[in-house]
Amino acid sequence: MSKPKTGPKPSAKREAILDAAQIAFLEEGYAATSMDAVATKAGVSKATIYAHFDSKDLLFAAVIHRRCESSEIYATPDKTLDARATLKAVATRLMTLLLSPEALSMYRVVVAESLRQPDLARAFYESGPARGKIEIGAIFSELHRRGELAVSDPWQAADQFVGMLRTDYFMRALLGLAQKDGQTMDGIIDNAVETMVRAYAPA
Amino acid sequence: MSKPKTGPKPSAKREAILDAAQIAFLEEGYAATSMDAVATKAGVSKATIYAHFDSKDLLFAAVIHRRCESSEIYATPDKTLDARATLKAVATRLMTLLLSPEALSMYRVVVAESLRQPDLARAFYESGPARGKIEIGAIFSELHRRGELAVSDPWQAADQFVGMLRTDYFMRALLGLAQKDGQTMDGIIDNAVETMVRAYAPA
DNA sequence: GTCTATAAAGCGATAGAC
DNA sequence: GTCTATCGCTTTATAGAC
Repeated sequence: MSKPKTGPKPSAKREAILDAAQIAFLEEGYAATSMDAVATKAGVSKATIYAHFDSKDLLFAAVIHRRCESSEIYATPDKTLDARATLKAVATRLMTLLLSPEALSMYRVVVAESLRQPDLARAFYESGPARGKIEIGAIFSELHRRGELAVSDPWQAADQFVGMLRTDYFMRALLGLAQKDGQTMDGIIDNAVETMVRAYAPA
Repeated sequence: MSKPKTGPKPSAKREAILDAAQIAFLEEGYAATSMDAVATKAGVSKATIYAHFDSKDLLFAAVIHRRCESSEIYATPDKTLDARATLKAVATRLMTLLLSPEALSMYRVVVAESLRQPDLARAFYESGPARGKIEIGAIFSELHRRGELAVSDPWQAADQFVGMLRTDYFMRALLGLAQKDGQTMDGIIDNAVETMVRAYAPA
């Protein structure tokens, strides 16, 4: 009784199609990606794609869902660190992830298609922003329990903290614009950490 | 010598085309909008569109640029208000703007096309996020001058403040997901204002 | 400038052989 | 399952009359 997994069986060609489709969809967008292009990139014929996926929509959905499922966890923070160091560590991990080319591409294409494919928007939200909020909320909860911060609502604090990381710097990266001189990831993180620590200092 | 404006002359049909194209592009996205659809909505023939705009790309660019130029100013805040009330007022204006259907659509389509049309991404950034940051930075600068807040870098503070407004609530709206019960615009604003006031309280 | 009509190309999807 | 070949449709863009 050892079923390794549910869902469609893994197949070399199927994986090649998904890999090629992922690159194409994330780089070019949904509409600008043709099934011919995916077939060529994957080294298969177009008919083979349709043997595995009933339509372009469903191929796109399979790509997005696969990526959502494989999204990494932010990992539990080192419990020996104080509030500042803990927040800095988690912020560095989060910002590095958010600013990665793959995450930015994913964000662009999912946002663009969100109204036409609501279930993909939901899957993206749950595996990305919602998950991050929960994990970072747990960290604030722990810092509160330790008495290092006084946060009445840890998830609201997480929301604020993440928001202060996703600002101008993120917007410029998302839009493909160069960063301003003097703006660095570390600087943004330090400022956000400092603001949180000051605002939620215990009385 | 009274030139009313530079650029292409205003024409009834031209404006009708731009209006129809704006609705279509913002609602359906760039690729999903056909020139036939724009022609029908505008009540003109497709050839007339091409008489005014050389290509679909340029029509799209004209739509985006027109909207960027007409983007409203957030207005100067009432100088008799204290820090909390000032920040609350400006946050309410900003969040209402950001969450409007037109602004969300604009954000979706520009982000989606940003890599393929870098000049549009730039125009959007300058007229939207950059402008907001400057105006809100000026408000923090004024609050600092008045001694109500101690902000060493007003534009960095503006960045943080805006970031705390554009969080989970904004993301859900952007993705077309329903809002969580209990999450309200006013609540988010109050929390953001409180966090800023606490973090930047004068010593 | 504005129209009707059409060109030329690309698209998603399928038929049928193997 | 996988291929080649092709269907049927939509697309952007243009030609030519008025």
